Amino acid sequence: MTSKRLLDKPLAGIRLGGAASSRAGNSTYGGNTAGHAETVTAMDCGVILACKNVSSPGRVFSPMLDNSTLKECISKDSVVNGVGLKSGREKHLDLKKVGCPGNMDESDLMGPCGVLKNPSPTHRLILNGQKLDDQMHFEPRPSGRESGEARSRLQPLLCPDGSPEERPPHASSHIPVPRNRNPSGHADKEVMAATVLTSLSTSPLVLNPPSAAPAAVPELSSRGWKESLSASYSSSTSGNWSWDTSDQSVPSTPSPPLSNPWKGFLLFMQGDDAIRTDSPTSCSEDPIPGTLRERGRREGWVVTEPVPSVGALVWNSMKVMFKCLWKNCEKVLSTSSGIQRHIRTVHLGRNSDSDYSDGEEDFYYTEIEVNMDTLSEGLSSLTPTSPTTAGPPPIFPPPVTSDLLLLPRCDSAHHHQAFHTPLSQSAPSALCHIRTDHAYQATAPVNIPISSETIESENGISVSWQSPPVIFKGLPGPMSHIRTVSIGEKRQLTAAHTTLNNKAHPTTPTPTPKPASGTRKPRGEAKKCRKVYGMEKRDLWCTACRWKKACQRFID
DNA sequence: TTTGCCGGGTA
DNA sequence: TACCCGGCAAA
Repeated sequence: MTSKRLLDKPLAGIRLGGAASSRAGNSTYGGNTAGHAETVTAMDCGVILACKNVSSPGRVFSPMLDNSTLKECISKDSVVNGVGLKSGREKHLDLKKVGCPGNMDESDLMGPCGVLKNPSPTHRLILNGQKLDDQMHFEPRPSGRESGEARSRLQPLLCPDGSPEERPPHASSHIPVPRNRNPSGHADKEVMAATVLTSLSTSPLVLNPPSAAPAAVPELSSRGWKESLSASYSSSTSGNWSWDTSDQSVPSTPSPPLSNPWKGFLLFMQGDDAIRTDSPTSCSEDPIPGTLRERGRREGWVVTEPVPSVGALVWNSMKVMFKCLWKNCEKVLSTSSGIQRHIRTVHLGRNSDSDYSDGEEDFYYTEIEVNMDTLSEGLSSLTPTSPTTAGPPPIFPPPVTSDLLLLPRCDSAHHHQAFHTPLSQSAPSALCHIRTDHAYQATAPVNIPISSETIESENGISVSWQSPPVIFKGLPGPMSHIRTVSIGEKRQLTAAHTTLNNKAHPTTPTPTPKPASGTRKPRGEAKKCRKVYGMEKRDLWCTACRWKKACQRFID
């Protein structure tokens, strides 16, 4: 595993999941229909998932896509990559399926470490100077969730003459990546991982996280941020999100470069062929590691700059430049060696004369394309919620920066929060064993100081615990009866009491979870005092039993 | 029919 | 507040 792959993985999972959920929220797409004019090409470290959609017959796979086409492409691709609203791992599996034509096994799609690399749906692949127009890969997918509208809209795109059979479903080609890539050795992986960690800890991004969105942040990005986060949330709540420790490290793996390649690039494009851009910088990511690009160049293909899956900007440019992503630098050079040398000498403080490169420079520059003709805002109609999202959407923190749209890894805490919230809510909130004799006499609200509710700190770390059984004696108060409650009731009671006790939220009348009037507490299985002691030993009964109240000695 | 216990009354 | 009991509903 290379560190670049580490960087790639989170993007894949988050973006894909988010996109999928977003699309699912519209209930428009659930999968692909066989024969869609859509291409998903995946490859090993090439990490390329290229998609193409054509919005009109006769323009099959035109490399110059208009806005609608771009949107179509993005939206469809999002579905493709996020098939099934599944957990991150499942999504990876789906990705593998999607990205693996018949002659490509998973090892081609997955890196040596099994990490799906950078399946950015918007990466465009240029193979030997030729775009993927003729390398389309049709992946038939269940069309159950696809609306007829979408099908009807897309069908003509497949075959303008209406004969979809002319294109075999798998008539795609994949990027001819050598099957037997020489993966980095294990030691090398560790070294690279350490490099990543080091760069993370020392990255200006980490040291100087963006605190506010620049004023010039386009609305597009802002909206995209919301959608992205919502999408991420939807993914996390779609039912099977598995977020173990290893996964947790994924989205929080920022890339060292600090500048925002998109903003920088936009400014760059707006400028007069300026090589250097001066856009404000913020956290960013480089889903396409430099070494990957290098290999791509060596092997004849080019990975273009990734485009955000949501609110994406897409361009069709061929000119590849290399932009330094070091904070406040953004130097743009035309050659990778030049940019690497620049990084090595200027930022890394290494000997410029030495050609030795440990590859670390790759992290600090990205590839950009110029001569872009089209900028398009994509996925503006995405619905950020997933139909599978059962609970209310989480309250996302205010957008610190619109770059969050592009940089899920930059704000792992937020993601953690988003991911943990539903889980925390679903956790048993109270296992306190409230045992009380004469509890019917207790009239105070049960205000258990040890709340077993999941506490979520500001940094997104969720802490939950279960309080030990306690003997609780009620206090005098307005409430008439205290009785043992089930776990669910305890939880609700806790919430209700919290509401009552929380002066700051007086207006949220949480429905008191007390059973509806008329519904009795189910009779417990345990024997009560009457059964145990019998009528002849009534003096041994608990007071409640003696008073024909709910037994407090043999609580269910 | 027995049992559990809610709701209400009384001292 | 302690005690008592009618009555309902589940077992």
